[in-house]
Amino acid sequence: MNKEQVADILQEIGILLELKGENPFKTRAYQNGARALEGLAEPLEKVVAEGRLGQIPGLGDALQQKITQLVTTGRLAYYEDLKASLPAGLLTLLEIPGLGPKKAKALYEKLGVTNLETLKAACEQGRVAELAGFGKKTQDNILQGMEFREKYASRHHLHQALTVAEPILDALRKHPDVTRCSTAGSLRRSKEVIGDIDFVVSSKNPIEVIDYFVKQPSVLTILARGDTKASVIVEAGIQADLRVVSDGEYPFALAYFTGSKEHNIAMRQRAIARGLRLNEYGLFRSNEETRDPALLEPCETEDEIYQKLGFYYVPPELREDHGEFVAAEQGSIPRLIEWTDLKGSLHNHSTWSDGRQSLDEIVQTMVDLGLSYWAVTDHSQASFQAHGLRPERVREQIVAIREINKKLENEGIDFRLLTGTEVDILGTGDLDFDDELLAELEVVVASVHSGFTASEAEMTRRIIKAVENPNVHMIGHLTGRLLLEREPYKVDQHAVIDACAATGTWIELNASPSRFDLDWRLWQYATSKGVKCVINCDAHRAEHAGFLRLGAGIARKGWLTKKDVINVLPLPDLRRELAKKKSGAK
DNA sequence: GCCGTTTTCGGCCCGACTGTTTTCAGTCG
Repeated sequence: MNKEQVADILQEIGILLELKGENPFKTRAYQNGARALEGLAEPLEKVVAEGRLGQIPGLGDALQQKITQLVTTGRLAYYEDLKASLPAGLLTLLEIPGLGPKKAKALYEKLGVTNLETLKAACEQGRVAELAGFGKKTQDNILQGMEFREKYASRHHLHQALTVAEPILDALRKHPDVTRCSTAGSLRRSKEVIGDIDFVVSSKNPIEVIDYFVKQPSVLTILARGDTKASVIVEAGIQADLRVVSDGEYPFALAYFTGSKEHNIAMRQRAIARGLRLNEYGLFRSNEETRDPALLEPCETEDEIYQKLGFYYVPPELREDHGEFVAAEQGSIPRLIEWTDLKGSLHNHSTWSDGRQSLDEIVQTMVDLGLSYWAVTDHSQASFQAHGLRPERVREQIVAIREINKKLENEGIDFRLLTGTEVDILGTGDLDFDDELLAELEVVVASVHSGFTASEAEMTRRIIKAVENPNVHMIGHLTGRLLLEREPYKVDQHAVIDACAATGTWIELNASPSRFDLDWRLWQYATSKGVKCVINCDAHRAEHAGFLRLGAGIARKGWLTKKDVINVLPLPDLRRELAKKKSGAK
């Protein structure tokens, strides 16, 4: 078993223990263990084989023993017994908002509820309302929660959340009672997938602001509404939470609600270690819980909170407890890439294959955006479903692009299209075009679009074979994942990264919001090996140029700086780098 | 179940809101 599978099982053990009513700290220990594994930068098998599990914080004797068993045998009797002791459907009850382990346990023990169907029946018969600790309102909320669950997904693509959040943020900004405001949570941290949208506002009139917030045009339902916070469901079924605080509390609330939860826990522990107390209201000179203003260490900004705890500022994207505290203490937090550093995208489509924009329209859009270059990398012939180009069509396109560039040059416009292809990596690991044609193109992206069911070893071999072709500049969407839709195919990403390092091949950060592939968690490994990143739109429409901004957000999560990213280079430098791979120079 | 500058036991981040209560448990973030 690999680390993802083991982490999933530890996570599930934690939930099962909660349902059993176990010591909550024990359940948390399993969840911490799962997280520790997910954050591991190397293969779990290797760590186990070398007996280094114990060096990972959060893994004590019991977890080490269970993880070792799972990795080496693929089974764990403790887990199987635990799982068998409860109905399988019970876990899905926890997906209903308002239902936690305690209530789920009561529903199971008192009413024999074992899954969503029996829960629905029990609600409709009014039996849930009669249960001690439950009531009519709870029963109605459960029914409504089940309805929402059927209608909407509970997790959302980043751009979907941004599309709803930005108009609300603008509206809040314009409200006269709002002093400062920001998004917070996973949206501010630029996570690839968003659960809900968080806003933090400072104001002297919280009631006014909350009233205004719940009346926003995109609000579908109000879930909760108090004096300092409100929760609503907005368009696309996304939950949005607003928190209103005083302006003095604002930096603390913003930091707190930006999270991540793990980052906050580490911050609080740091405060405690220094004899201070941190919460969403302030940083207090006290060993005990307090909100006494006399004990407050005032901070104007988040930056000052970090300073008072002996840290350098940590940008929101890095707040994942992924090594940022060591860097923040040493002052080695890098200056992260900005989306405005990007000069163009090197993987895009046009009407020649499955894109919606003609070459002329692409030029128009990208010139207006102020970009310097844009590679046209339409699909190759094997991608028949995407109208992949035959070799002769590729050569026609090269001519068409040269003509457009000549015209741009004559008009003195500082923008160029680059010729290219997104060539399929075939089942054999061969490429869909011969080397002669590939050598004629300025940009070659190699991607897998078929044979997703191959074994990990086979897929890894295929991709590494493509990496070793001197005509290939970069690997496109390495795992083929479609967030919230399709699992990645099996591939040893570390092995591919190592091969890229050995051959001077770049790896794409595909900035399409349903891909964000290579995953941000792997970029620190890639850059440590000297592998460069290309942030690509994989654009099929004009508006996809906006993915550069999202991609830069994900790149920031991967600790990427300007020097790690190829498409910050001006065109002459980019051309030099493109030529390097073909010449075999590293 | 984990952990240790209060170290092998006794803690473990902490506050708001809801719905059920009549002072609080459960859930959520």
